[in-house]
Amino acid sequence: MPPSFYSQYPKFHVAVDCIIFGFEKGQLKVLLQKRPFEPRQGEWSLMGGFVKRDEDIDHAAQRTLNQLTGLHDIYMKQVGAFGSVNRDSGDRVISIAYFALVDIERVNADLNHENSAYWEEMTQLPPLLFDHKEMIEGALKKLRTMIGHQPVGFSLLPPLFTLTQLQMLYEAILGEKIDKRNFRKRVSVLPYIEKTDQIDKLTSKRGAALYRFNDVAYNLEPNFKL
Amino acid sequence: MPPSFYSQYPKFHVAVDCIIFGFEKGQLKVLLQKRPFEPRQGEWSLMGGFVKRDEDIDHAAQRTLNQLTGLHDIYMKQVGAFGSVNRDSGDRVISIAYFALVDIERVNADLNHENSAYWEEMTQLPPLLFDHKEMIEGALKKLRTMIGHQPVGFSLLPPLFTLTQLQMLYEAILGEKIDKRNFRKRVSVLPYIEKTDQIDKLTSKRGAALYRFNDVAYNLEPNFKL
DNA sequence: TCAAAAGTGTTAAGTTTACACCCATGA
DNA sequence: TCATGGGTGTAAACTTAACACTTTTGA
Repeated sequence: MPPSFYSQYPKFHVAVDCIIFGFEKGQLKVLLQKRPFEPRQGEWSLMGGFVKRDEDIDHAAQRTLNQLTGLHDIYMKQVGAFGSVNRDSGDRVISIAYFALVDIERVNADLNHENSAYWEEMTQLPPLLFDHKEMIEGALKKLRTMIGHQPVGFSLLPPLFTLTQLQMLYEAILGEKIDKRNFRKRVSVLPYIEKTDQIDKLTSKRGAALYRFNDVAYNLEPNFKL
Repeated sequence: MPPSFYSQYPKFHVAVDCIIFGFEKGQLKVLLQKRPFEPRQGEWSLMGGFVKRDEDIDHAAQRTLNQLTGLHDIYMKQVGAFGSVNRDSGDRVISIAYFALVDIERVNADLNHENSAYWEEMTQLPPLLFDHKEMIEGALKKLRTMIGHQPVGFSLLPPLFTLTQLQMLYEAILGEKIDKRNFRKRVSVLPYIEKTDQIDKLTSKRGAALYRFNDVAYNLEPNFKL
């Protein structure tokens, strides 16, 4: 390709940063890393990575998520581009933030340790590098909106879960208490949340029915309203 | 600054593309440009511009909007980053899309002409360059969501407007008919949509009351629910 | 036997929808 | 005088919110 019209314009480092959400013990959590290089090595940050020369930015996000968790083909949603001139004190870097919802039990804990990454509760985040706090806030806001329209929360749960777990998940994401009876009434109407005949005995003496998300049933739903 | 750790990573051209929405004669419109340079000169496209070396990306969006419309300090919302490897046939360019809502009457028509830019109806868009169609779809989706939560539509109208205009605007954005009486009932409850004592005689013989959006009253609203 | 979590219905209030006719005016 | 767009109310259906007690069982 001949030197193009474009070449008179500057170029920039472009990175992705991943907000990886998990859910454990009734708490919404984010996977944070002790930054492994200078500048500001050792500070709490999101896992990030530079976009490669011939790589789609969405792929860069998947690759970065995979490096830290071992997970493949996880749904990631773009939060947006962060491009203030001085956002990164190392050099100018334009960064695209993405968030992912993962089942903590499926994350490779060895990879986490190798990368000095730890699950931190959303309600008590440490001070974070650069604009990473804003990125997390942006991601949470998107997640709240999404969960009001689509059943995305199930990615944060194991395949079988109790209604109490599900309710705690919604409470953690939305940041507010929900009435137990009203919550269960709403769930009971949804054809894609199925009761199994299995019982969870870990969290109560009585035991709680385990449910499963049936995505086939979900996709059969009409996507318009009468 | 010494050559940093970052410098081993590639750099990219980064651009912004602006989806500029307007509203005229009951139609939602976008300002499109005949592309003024190669490759693919002359094709319909969004107005774009490269980010400058020491410029925030949000500023690049404002600057690009201003070049084409003469408008300053318009609220712009980021749609997202578009970064597929081959999205631009000229060279690799990562582009951040932004949308703006403007009052067509306030746009500098001379600047439009100088830049070969024209208002096109959203319902009959021509074929567009690269991924610009996706950008517009993303912007429309964001706009629909926003308008369900905040009174953003007023930026598309002149300072004084009739209820019929307002209703047509909502119908154009949402893509569906709204019942006139129900619409007016909802509007009549809102303290920040004020009836003036002026009458518009342009669109009907009888004349229609002109209303105004009072943003002071809007900002007095509590931002939580009881 | 008792502490801890699971499970279960009803009613009132509020919101949304559907629907049709008269009004004022300029051409 | 009539064609055009402006303006108005009510009832039924549906949705949401508030609320408290009984069940099961392991320690």
